[in-house]
Amino acid sequence: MVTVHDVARAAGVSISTVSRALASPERVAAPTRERVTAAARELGYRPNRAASGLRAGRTGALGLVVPDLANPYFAAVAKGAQARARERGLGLFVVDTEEDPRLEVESVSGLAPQTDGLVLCSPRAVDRSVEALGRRPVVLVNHHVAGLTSVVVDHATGMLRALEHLRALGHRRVAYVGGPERSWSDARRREGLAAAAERLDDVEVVELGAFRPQVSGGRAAADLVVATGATAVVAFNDLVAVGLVERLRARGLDVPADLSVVGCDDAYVAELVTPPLTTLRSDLADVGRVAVDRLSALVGAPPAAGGPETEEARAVELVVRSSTAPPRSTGPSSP
Amino acid sequence: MVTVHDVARAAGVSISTVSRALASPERVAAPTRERVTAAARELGYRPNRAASGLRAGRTGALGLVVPDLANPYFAAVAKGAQARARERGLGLFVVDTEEDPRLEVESVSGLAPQTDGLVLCSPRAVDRSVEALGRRPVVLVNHHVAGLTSVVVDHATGMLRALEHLRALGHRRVAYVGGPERSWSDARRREGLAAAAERLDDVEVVELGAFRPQVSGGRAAADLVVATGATAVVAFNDLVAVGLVERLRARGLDVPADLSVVGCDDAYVAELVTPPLTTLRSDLADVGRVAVDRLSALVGAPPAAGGPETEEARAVELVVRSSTAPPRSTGPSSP
DNA sequence: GTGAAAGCGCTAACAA
DNA sequence: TTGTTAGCGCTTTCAC
Repeated sequence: MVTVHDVARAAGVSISTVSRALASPERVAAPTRERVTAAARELGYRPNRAASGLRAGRTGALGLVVPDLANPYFAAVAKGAQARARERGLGLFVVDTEEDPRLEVESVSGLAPQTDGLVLCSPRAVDRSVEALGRRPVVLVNHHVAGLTSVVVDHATGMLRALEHLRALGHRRVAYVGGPERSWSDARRREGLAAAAERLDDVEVVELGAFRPQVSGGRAAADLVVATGATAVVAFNDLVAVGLVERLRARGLDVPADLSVVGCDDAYVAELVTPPLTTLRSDLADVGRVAVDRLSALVGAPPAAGGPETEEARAVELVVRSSTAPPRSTGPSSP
Repeated sequence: MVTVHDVARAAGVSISTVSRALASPERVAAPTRERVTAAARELGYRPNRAASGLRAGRTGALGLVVPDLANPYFAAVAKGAQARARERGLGLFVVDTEEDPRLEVESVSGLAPQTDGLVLCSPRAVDRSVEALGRRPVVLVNHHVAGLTSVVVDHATGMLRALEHLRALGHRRVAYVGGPERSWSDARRREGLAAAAERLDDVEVVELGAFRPQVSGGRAAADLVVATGATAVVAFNDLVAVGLVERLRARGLDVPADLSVVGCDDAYVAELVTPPLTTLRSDLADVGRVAVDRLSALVGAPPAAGGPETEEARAVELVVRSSTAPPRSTGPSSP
């Protein structure tokens, strides 16, 4: 391994000059700087982050904690977070907690000392995790805790867009198939739905839930949806929507003729299934990037400095495909 | 942050005793050990890996380099790798190279000094990446370079299983829709197919390719497949299979009645699309786990010690769903 | 503008 | 069995 000493010797300077030339070039005379950078390049010098961090009190690495990497939702967030971390010259430890709150807490406490800060994505045990962090900066994704920075998707507006769309098609009674009991996103969606229903006062929303955020959850919910008499349904995510469609068809109902279905997330399954799903797209990679940006800011200016606990809601876009249509009996212009 | 000094003070011993009590408990008297562990637990002591690594010459972290984290294939590998790394008490840096060879090389050279070794998954620029590694241990996934340890999926046997299945259904002419030009897996599949065709000598294989490993690649390949006169087709992966089905249907052909389709990987889309795909399942999480195991072994016993460059082919399983059936004209028992 | 030297948290000789 | 001490590679005062 090439060290500062090797570079220093090659450039004929001291190790402190090497360090300075590389870290704060303006504090070193131009010709010296040249020699140092040339020597570093030639030798293929790569600063050892562990060592520099040890001294500087920073590790040069961030941590990302997600419940399930195999879930395309979190994979997308991870991808964005990773890209931004790389751009910023930071390493990113990725941890998968397997949806297990205990593993989450354990991971956080193990990761915290090796990093400058963590991004907790859809945490399943926020309180204990935050406690395990010690005083390390943290950014929450799709969750919110007073006093902490968070990056969230604007679920409320998403629900409004979905309802507007369904209303324009002529739907007046819409079911919502909710996600896991303790999901923060689910709670936001329900709020958004209630607010939207109030605003669009001729639309009625029937809330169902809690269902597993999987295809199986959608299958389980389908019959309840039919029983509500709704002509359209909004699902917690695209997988649930797929499960709904599956079971509805098995009962001989057609999507969208008998029932319109709206998914959430625009996971890539959404356009592969039959019919392709109308869904609410959120830019998850962007969420990951923004989370890392916020975290970097916190790391730069320590949290004790009291950064404003920004809550930044990321935009959601309605993507219309073939799973939504006017209800059988009523067209948009024939009330 | 709690350091060895804090623990030492609390336990009334020296810092080296703390270090020893935690690292090699058998070298410390029982009562002392008790006091130390108790103090450590009470204070919430977490060893600083950067520091210990600095001294020991190891970082306690591994790196995983994948072309695209959002691809469920690599996400699954990453999940498995992460799980095993955690079990082994190692951190895992995850890097997404965005399918860009230059980014890959750059990532490897940046990551190598911060880690004890790397897993390179489906590398797009093996040679330069391996060079960038310096002397750091490496494990290749789905690739092979003489002298290096690799973990690969047994594509050849997979192809044999697929062909046996199709042959049993009565198919005699099978097309293969290949993946990217420089894909190592694609080359193995073609070899496997050729060997299987030789063995099952009444089955003929028509190779097509290179196509993008996406839905679009399948769409692009469909018309060529039809032109070959094959009654069944094996696709590079499930996404390609989905694209094939899409385009075939658009042309008025039925799957599986007119053409049977076999995918690869058993990505979770496979069972969501219509018809659900017959596919070759490989346990990607297992691949990730095994890769980390192999890498840990290399890190423990340095590569210079000349570990045997194991090539471990992971089993593939045929999963039969509805996209394969006997050809229209010929049943299995009516030759 | 540059160098010498101290020390980040930890481990591993070496002493005691 | 335990403590003392010398660094790992780097940054950062503090002199010069």
